[in-house]
Amino acid sequence: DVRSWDRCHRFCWCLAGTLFPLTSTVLERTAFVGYVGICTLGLSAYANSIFCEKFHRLQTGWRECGSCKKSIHCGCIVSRCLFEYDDFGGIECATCVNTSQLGLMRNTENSNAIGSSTKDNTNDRHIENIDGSMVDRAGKGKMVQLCGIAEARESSRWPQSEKNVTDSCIGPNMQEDTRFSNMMKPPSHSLAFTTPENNGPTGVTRSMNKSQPVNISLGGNSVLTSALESLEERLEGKALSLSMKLETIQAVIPPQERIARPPPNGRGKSLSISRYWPKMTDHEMEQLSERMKCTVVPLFEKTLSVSDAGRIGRLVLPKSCAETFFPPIEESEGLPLQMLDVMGNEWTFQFRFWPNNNSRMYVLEGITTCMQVLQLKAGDTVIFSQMDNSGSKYAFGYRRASGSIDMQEIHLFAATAKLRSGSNYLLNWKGKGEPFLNGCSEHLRWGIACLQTENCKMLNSDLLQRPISVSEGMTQTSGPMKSLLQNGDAMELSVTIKQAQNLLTPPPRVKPNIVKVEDQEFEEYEEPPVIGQRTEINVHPSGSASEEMSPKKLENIPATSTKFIRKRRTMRKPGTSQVHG
DNA sequence: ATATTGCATGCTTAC
DNA sequence: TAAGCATGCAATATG
Repeated sequence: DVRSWDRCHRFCWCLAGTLFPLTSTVLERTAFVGYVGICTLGLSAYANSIFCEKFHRLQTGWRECGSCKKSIHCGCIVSRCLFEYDDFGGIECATCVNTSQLGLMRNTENSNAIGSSTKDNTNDRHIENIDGSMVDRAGKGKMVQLCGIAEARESSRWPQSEKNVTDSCIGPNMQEDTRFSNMMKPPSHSLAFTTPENNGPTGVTRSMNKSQPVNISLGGNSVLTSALESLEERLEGKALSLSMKLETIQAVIPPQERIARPPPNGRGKSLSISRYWPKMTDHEMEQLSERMKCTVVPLFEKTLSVSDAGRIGRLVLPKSCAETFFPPIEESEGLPLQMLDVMGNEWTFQFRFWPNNNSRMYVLEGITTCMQVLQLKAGDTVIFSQMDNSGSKYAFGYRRASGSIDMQEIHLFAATAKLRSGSNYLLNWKGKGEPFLNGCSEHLRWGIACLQTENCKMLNSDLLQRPISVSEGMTQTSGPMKSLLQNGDAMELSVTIKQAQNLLTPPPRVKPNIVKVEDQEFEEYEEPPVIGQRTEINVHPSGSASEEMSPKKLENIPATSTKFIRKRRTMRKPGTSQVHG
């Protein structure tokens, strides 16, 4: 339907302009798949194989490259980067165009036309936000070098006013708006909706391209084009597994093109290492932007090494990222960078480098206090972002290392809790003081509310990064759990898992079944435990340490069981240990 | 004695 | 194979 169409194109545009971080969430929501015209909305369209058939394949689409005779789909915006219009009618695939243009590029490689795209943004690299969109200032007027040859080419052809409209309409906001709809009505010469009857000003297209060899780097686009064509071949007539989608897109759109920030002064390498790509969901981005009260553009992320997180207080920055996103520095001493963390604290780090093997090694110094305050550890990931307001230029967030609970787990837990109990059990936090745990349906409501409402603004905080996981609390015995909840007012919960376990009690007035597993007796309950009353669960009367339930013992519990079990409280011989319920 | 700084070394990984 | 980067380590600073 038209809605799908617009959405599809909206995200195509977003992807094409790298105005939007390419995240799995985006992919899952929009299910935009490659550039072959397979677009799905909420996966359903793709799953039903309706999108392409409906909008692309049999309508205006397939034409032949004038050079190699390859079939190229020309019916939609997503295929724009796959071909060029020929001066004398017909089309030419991007590969052939590139081949011919590379020669031109070589002849003009010192020209300003090319240099402008690779160097001019050295001192003008701010990301500008217009109505939620993220646009590289350097790209304005020259258009960011992103997804496609056609994107940049076409942009370069557009009148400035049209480009501005486009810029202002592209953004992460997924809601439909009239401006977007208007934007999606392409200019008459746009490739996006061209039909065989409406080929656009082909003469203009090609002649301009030949006289002005485009202000983008063709090398990357050649690769891109090849990837697209390869992708097209792969996808033609068959489904693409969901797991492939993200990888495919990421392979197709190199990060440096998503960001469109070549290293200043020609130093360094392009940012081609995917592990530094900021991996934030759009939701996280929205949250971050909300909290920062401005649009935040993720630049890169770095997983903290032992050295980074150590007491030495310096964080090694990926060279390509440092050179691409941070201000150029000539002296080893570098310069101070002011950054805001997600709590709004302002930090000043020294951004500098060391000479290293005729190269440079970039570091952020003076991070010790910050690391301590935020309790960042090796394995955690710091995400550096750029803020669009002029005051504090950079911001950084962080993501805890694996082992922490995430949104999915919370959802899963909430759903499980709901399934397992007519009434729901979750932590119920009230007031600023010591939280008390209470078994009631508010728990689930709180959890869901926390996920979906204002309370969710602190999702990046330690509470949800390292909260007490109920399953964790029931199976582990040691290690302090310290969660910092900041929901308006800071509230710190510091309990051990054992203490948490002590807050569990079986449902009242319920008689458990006694199950024996390897000579251990367990109480089996149909209902989940009540949280909030102290019990002696898991604590041996003698005070001996608990032991974890062995995998073997767990195996004996039916996997499909939705019952709740705990070790039966019986007196044991000294020296023997108990297992967890 | 301990902390900090600046560079070197060697492993890992992208090309 | 070379660049990147995690980390080691010696030199220097500080308490």
